[in-house]
Amino acid sequence: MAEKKKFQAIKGTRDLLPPDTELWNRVEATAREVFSTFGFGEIRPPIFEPTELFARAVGIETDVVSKEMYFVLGRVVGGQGSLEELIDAVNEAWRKGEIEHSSENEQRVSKVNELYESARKASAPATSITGSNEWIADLLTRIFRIIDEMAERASLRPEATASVCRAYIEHGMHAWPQPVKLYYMGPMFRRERPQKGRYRQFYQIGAEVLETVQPGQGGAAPEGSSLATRHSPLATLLRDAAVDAEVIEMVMTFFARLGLEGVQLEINSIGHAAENCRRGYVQKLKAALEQVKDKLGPDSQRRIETNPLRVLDSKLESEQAIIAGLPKISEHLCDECAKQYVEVKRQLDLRSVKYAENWRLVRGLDYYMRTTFEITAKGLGSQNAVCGGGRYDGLVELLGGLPTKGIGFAIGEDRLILSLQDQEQGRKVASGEWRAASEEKKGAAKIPCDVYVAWMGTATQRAAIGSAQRLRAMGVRVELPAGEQKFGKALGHADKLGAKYALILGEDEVASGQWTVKTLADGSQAKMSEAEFLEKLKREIKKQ
RNA sequence: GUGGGAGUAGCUCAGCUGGUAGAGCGUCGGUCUGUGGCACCGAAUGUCGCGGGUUCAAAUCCCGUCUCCCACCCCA
Repeated sequence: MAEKKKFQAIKGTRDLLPPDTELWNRVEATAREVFSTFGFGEIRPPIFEPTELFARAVGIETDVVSKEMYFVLGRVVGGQGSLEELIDAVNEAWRKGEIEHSSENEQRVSKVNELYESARKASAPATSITGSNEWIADLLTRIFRIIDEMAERASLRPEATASVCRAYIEHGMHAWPQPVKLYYMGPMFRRERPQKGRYRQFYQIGAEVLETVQPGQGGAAPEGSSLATRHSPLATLLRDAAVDAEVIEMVMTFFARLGLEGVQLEINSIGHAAENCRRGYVQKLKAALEQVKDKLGPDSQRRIETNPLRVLDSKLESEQAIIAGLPKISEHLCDECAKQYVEVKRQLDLRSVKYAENWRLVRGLDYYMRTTFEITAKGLGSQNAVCGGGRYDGLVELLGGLPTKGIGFAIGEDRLILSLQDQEQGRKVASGEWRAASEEKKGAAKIPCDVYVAWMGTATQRAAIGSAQRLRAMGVRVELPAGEQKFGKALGHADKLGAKYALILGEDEVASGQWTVKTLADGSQAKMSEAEFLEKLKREIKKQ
């Protein structure tokens, strides 16, 4: 008597089933259509990459990297919560032999433990590694590096921009016609607490525009200075604004094509990392925050140190008045960034893209600069952002490539689907179809079917198979029952599957060469030859 | 990691103040051996999330635990 173990999907993961998957496919097909009209090509990067790639690109101190990564160590290990948990996971993987037992790995495992011990002895808050602290960041980097050396050297991707940049460098895309425009879609992984519109395996549809600053173009690059901290000539900067606007226009076109309602675009500029721009502003902001520190909640108080910009998008009611009085980044942008921002807005106007400015919009990942944007939709609960994006000049360079400008976005596909479904349901309720919709579940066909071949008599099976083959060759969705059934039962089955037509094939039909075609919706039926039926279906397909 | 809510049939749920399970829908079969939807009849599926406690008796009361959902955090 073996005990039956009930398996269930891992927390935060889920099965997408028919008929929902039809909507997913529609969304993805629409993305491909729209993006290709904007000159984008699809890239499919791997779903796991060296941990260090994400650490470098996304930022070692961001939650996404320091708390939410899934490490691949022969098995997948989540990083949520604490350094301690990660170390435990490594030790367990070692104990179970999931990390290959070589002497090198043995040394690595003990080194990781040693690093961790030294951190604890330094009485650091080792259980909370939110990385406000430089040496903890450094420690994490070193541990990630060692973990990467063992086993699979990888983490499941928490986002894809880093991968796209890596691929850009690896395949020498700087030598492709510039700029290089790529889109992707697929699953991402973050070990967060799931809730509505947020899953541990979630899907993103994203696009990136990358353009390497060619030697001789964009002015002389100051030695050792990255694009993140220096400016191109104003003319190129303004041209970048047009690229930003077009990318945003593309997302909005995509949403419009899907018929997504209640879409709101918010934009902002967060300047670039220089003293006379964002860096200076952050100093001022920090100072201002220190003044009102005691009026802020614990989360915001913590962020004054870790990431002052994030205080701006706090949702706490009690903090709203205080935030409204804080210095605004728009008033502290350098001249070039300010001009670029004005141009982005002008370019959006040229494209009739409606937007709202939100000076409190800051992006969570380290690589963003200047233009940032976020799109929200209805029906999503508190996770109402369906798309986020921005400019990230200098990221490719940071990853070891040539000085390259970048702008991109990521759409939360799960959220997009939720919003579309919510909208559809709202429409049905409003139009009184709701009743029908709830009753339609009885017999609601999950998988579409056009023609049901009801055959009877062993001699007719050959004819039935032949018909099914010719129909399928035309792209018609055909259900051919494996065994013969009485026509009553067959038609009942056809009805349950939601077939449009039943093709009734019995001895009479085979003898006469005239098929009986029944239209299930109204019960009408007619005799016709196979050629006539194929012709009829062809016309109907054309109409759609 | 921190809060709040919920776990009873495949799905949606009822089962109040303790007496060892029910409905609707779905699925399958029959009435109906060349014609579906309707109707009627019938069947299968549950260790009532799991473990412990109180009790003659627990789906029901108590404790613990797990899972899911929602929210905080963070992000798409």
